[in-house]
Amino acid sequence: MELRHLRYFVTVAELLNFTKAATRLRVAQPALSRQIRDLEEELGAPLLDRGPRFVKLTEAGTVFLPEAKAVLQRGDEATQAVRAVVRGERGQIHVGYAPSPTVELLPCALHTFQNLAPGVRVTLHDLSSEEMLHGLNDGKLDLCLLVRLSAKSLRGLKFEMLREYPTCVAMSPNHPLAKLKHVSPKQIANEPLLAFTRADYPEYHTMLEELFKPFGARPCVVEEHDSAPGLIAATEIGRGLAIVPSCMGILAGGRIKLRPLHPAPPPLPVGAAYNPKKFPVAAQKFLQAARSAKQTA
Amino acid sequence: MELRHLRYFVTVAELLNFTKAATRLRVAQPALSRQIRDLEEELGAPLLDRGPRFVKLTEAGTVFLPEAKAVLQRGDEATQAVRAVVRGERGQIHVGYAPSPTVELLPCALHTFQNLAPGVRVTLHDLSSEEMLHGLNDGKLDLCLLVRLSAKSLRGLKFEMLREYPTCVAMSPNHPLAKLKHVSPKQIANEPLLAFTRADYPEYHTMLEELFKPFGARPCVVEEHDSAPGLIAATEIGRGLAIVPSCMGILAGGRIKLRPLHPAPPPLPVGAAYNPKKFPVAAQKFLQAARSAKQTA
DNA sequence: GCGCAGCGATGCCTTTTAAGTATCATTGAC
DNA sequence: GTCAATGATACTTAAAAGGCATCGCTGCGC
Repeated sequence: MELRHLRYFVTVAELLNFTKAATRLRVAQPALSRQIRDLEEELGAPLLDRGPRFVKLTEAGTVFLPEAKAVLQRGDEATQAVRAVVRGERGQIHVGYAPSPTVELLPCALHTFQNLAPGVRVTLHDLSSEEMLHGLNDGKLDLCLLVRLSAKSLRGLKFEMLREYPTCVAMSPNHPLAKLKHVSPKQIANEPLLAFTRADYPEYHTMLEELFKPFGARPCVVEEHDSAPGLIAATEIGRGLAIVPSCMGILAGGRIKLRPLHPAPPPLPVGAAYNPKKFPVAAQKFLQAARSAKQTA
Repeated sequence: MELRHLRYFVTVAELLNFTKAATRLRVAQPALSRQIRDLEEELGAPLLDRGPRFVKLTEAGTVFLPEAKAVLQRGDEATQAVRAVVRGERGQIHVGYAPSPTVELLPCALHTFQNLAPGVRVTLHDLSSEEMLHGLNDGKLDLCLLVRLSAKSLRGLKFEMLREYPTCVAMSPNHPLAKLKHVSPKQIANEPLLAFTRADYPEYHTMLEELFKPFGARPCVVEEHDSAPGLIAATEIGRGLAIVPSCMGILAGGRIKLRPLHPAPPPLPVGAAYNPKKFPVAAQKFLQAARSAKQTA
């Protein structure tokens, strides 16, 4: 039995006329008669009662008609399901992300994407930059949200910038500098600094050094932390100042004060990386959602 | 898209190996590859990821697999539904019946049939003998339960006897004859009789006349009724005696007494008539149920 | 490093099957 | 009685599914 048999039978059963059904199906009437006969033979029972001036359903045909319709319907649904995947309206995408830098971007993007493609399940993977690059290259990840990487390390991948967070000075709320609108690097050149670990964040340390170079100073790092929450906690209890991107404010709630640096050093570029060779429509839609998501801080 | 495509895809998706799937499907591997390719083209997306040493489902394939299985499943169910009709396990039959004579047989048969073929809906038609003959001849009825008809009026139909109800005398409970175990025709030759209408039941009147002929008497009919309930009601209130088959006792509840006639005249033959040219399996099963149904009165 | 085996794709031919054409048989209507 | 409508039948043609031989790629073992 093939779907063709069902399509033919349903048409005949609805028109109760072989000739008209054949016309609608765009086949010749004998071809239709033969297919129906084949179907009846396979099922072991006549489905149609061919009277001299009428065709009507037999008992078996009456039972089979709704069943046949259901099969065809189910077939259409199967097709539609695949088409929905192709259109990026259904399916699953794997998104890698760097947790701290995307603390603002990721929730916004997810929220917007939820409205844009409600049928797509997003699986999030908290990964290091290196893991994300691997994931994108061997197809395990469809998109990553992270701090911009060097063109060299991207190697065939594309990067699109979505946010630039100004570099700020973070301090406990009762620190004297908290009274200022903005802070110059010179003002903090001799202050004790809390930093990210050099091993994990070499670019962060490069940035610190660039910051104080104009004054012939060097950053006075008194503590290193391997994660943003730890750095924030240490800042909060007054162990020193921290140079962080503005988005860290979200992680901290109101527990620390952030003051923009002036003159402003380069901001932190955060965006999406993807593999243009394998970039499913659903992932494209995620990027689109991330692009159009309003910044919330 | 045809069911073949789905069968092929499901097999490949389950074995994740074209060669093995082709073997299981008893086709050559290139034929299978081609069908899968056709399916993918129609759906507009690859379903399988052909790696060098592995085959795996794509996103679209993952979504399509359960859908395809569901379609095939639904197709099997459609086939099974027709097969069930052919086996007489499903569908509908139209049964004509003469209400009074089948008051005992019909409920028994229905009950037994319900257990025998629970999927078959029985549509009952309360009809006259003539209507039943018509219905059987033009295919509107599958089986009838009625009093045996003359061979002539059956004309091509078959009749199978299922019950013979002894002819009894019905009387109100306080009638003097109610004290006897059985009654002879002679004893009631002069009693006022309640009868069915001559126009509707000519054979009943023939029977009455035959009953009294041995004594040179004629039935002394004082009232005629066109239905059994009326006849019973009139008997109950003492307007006379009635000659009725024993099964009438069910209709009457305990409101009248029935006493067998002795010597016994021919009993009332009740059974099933059907058209052997068009006798669906479900109707055959109904007859079988009627045959094996235990008599309840 | 070089065959070798496993596996799917490709090209070409054969077989099967669906479709098309012409015609027939039946039957009810006028 | 003729005609129109309708489905069945017989035969031919076209499409498609299937089969066979072979290729190309890749990882494995010697």
